[in-house]
Amino acid sequence: MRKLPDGSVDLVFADPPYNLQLKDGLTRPDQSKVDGVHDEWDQFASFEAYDAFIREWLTEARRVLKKDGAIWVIGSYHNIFRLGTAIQDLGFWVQNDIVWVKSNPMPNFRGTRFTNAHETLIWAGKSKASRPKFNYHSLKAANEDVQMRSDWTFPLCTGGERLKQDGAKLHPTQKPEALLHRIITATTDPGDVILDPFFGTGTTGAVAKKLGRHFIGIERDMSYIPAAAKRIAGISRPKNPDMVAPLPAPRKAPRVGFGQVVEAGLLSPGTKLFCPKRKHTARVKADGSISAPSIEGSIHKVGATLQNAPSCNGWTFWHYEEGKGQLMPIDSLRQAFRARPS
Amino acid sequence: MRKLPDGSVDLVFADPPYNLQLKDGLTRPDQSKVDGVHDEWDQFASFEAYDAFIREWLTEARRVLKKDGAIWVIGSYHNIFRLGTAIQDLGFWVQNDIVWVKSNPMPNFRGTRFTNAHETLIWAGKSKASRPKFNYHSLKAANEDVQMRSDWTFPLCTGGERLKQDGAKLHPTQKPEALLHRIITATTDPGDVILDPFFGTGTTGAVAKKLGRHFIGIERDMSYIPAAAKRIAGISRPKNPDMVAPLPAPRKAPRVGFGQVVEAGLLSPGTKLFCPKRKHTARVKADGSISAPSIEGSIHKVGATLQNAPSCNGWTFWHYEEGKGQLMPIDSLRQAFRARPS
DNA sequence: CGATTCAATGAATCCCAAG
DNA sequence: GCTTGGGATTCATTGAATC
Repeated sequence: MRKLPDGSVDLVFADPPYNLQLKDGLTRPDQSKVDGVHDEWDQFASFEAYDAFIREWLTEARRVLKKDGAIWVIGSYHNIFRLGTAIQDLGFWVQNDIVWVKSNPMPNFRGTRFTNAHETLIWAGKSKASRPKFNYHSLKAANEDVQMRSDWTFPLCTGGERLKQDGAKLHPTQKPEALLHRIITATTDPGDVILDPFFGTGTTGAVAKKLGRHFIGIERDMSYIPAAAKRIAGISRPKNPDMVAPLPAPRKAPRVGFGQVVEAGLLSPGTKLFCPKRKHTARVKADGSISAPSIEGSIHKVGATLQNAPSCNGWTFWHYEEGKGQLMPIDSLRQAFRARPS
Repeated sequence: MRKLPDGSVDLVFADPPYNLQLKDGLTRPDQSKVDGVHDEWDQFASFEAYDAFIREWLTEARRVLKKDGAIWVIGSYHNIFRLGTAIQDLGFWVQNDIVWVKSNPMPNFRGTRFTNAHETLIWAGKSKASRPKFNYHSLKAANEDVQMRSDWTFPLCTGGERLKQDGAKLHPTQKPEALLHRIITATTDPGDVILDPFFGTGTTGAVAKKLGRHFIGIERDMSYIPAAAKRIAGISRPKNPDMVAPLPAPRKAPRVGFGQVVEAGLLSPGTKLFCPKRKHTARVKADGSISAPSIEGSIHKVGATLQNAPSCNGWTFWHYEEGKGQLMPIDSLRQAFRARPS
């Protein structure tokens, strides 16, 4: 990066080591081992060592950026706060933080935390005075004519897109092309120069080439370079430079948990629930579980147990009493929850 | 906060000033003015001044926490990186970062950025060694029996929940009660002490009282205090303590040894046990150990050895044959043992 | 060939009560 | 404090294997 001249780059995308700190192995409940990140490049002695590392390359990245250039970085809670603080301290100006919501994250196997289901990106201009490119109307058109938001949902990089070597994944943290696609179409124009100082398997180069942008990739681990070069050679430049394929916005009907209905105040803790024939009863608990005389648990589990059935749809099984003593299924509250102002 | 003794608080929830830096007013496309945050308490001269401010109260917060206590902070990209870095530097241990995805965020009026549609929370234990409370089973039961993830969707605090004074909102950043409801049910027990050093309109106190937790609120702006006090006075404590108790984890149930099951006559010595696929077999011994062709020992050790696994839950691994030749896990006998009249 | 079941796997700071 | 060992713990997706 030191060889690049000042003010020569339109965009930097950086996916640096995350500084993960789980020392021992992790096993799934079925005793299989998780093939996680255990590479030397992800090891740092301390927060201070990590901070020194990121401030060094961030300073260089800022130097090579054009006046209106911008940077994207990605990370998890292990490193994103260090990255964001350094970006602010070095004079970059944050435009947005963006959340990549993973549609298929790895669960938390030990039941000790929330499923780690997102990563965070930071988009920042070179300085407070810079006006980074932002293709507002492309994004809006690609998003059902509503503004693109700061939460993006994408699946992990799997299947044919994932580079393999002898059947095993080549790189532990290959990013999905869809993520780079949105970043590049949102904040660059065709012909722009994109620098990736942690090139890895070359996802940035592959998507940049596909979208008619130039790229510069830097990678210190020689073992990734042949695969990245081969991958990019297999991609053809766009035939029509004007074509910018908009990304369809994935919007599934969100699953609503009974806990959300309780949290929202649509049903108070202690409220009595009935099965359709009033044979079984239970009470709503504040944590979103329900409590029957002999068993506690989710609306589904308790319903199944009381009926001695393998499964039960608690939404239609359980009812609450309306003013006149009439029973209403709690599913009507779920519908009310979905219909609330949004 | 300085008056509180060391190690006296179970949970800290902090919604500090965000250090917003929009100097001039913001107007909507229809020329109406946005009533944003322009309070004196949100003005800081520099990042250094803001860092000094947060490190001061975070240090105090850490002091008053119990050994297994935890902290939640909430912020946006203006301040969350500073908060996260300070939290890590001061010796807290991050458990998760959580994204509050807003179902109805304010749009970006100028079309220069992505709609700022989320805020970030950090959940951290007092130290690496602390084991913060986490009501895993409550959360799972409330979420359609799947793990609660790190992305939470809630609407903004609006309507009747929003405190007003002379028709105008009393506080610029009042948080929704549903957000606090999830935080408190997830990471505290009834009777716990929750400290909020930026009490504002008292959302933390209102939800804590409703859920049977104690709270301490600190607020330096006297103008919020009467409204917060009135709000909390209008809330009644839970009538039935069971309704606000978390769902008990299986490991809270009294520990039962396999030997007790044998002693109680629920399984006779000599009975043959099978793994789920009948590949491995063992026999029950009178002393509560089991005997496989090549190894003897506890139900767990023998199961682990036969599977060549580091560990094994013998209660769910081993099965006995019912009348019709159907396999039943020996865990059902443990449940029967626990349920017997005593 | 379609339906069903099984197996694999992904940036992960992943246990805790008893002695 | 420490060590010991019982026993609790997983979601969405893909692709192969089996029926």
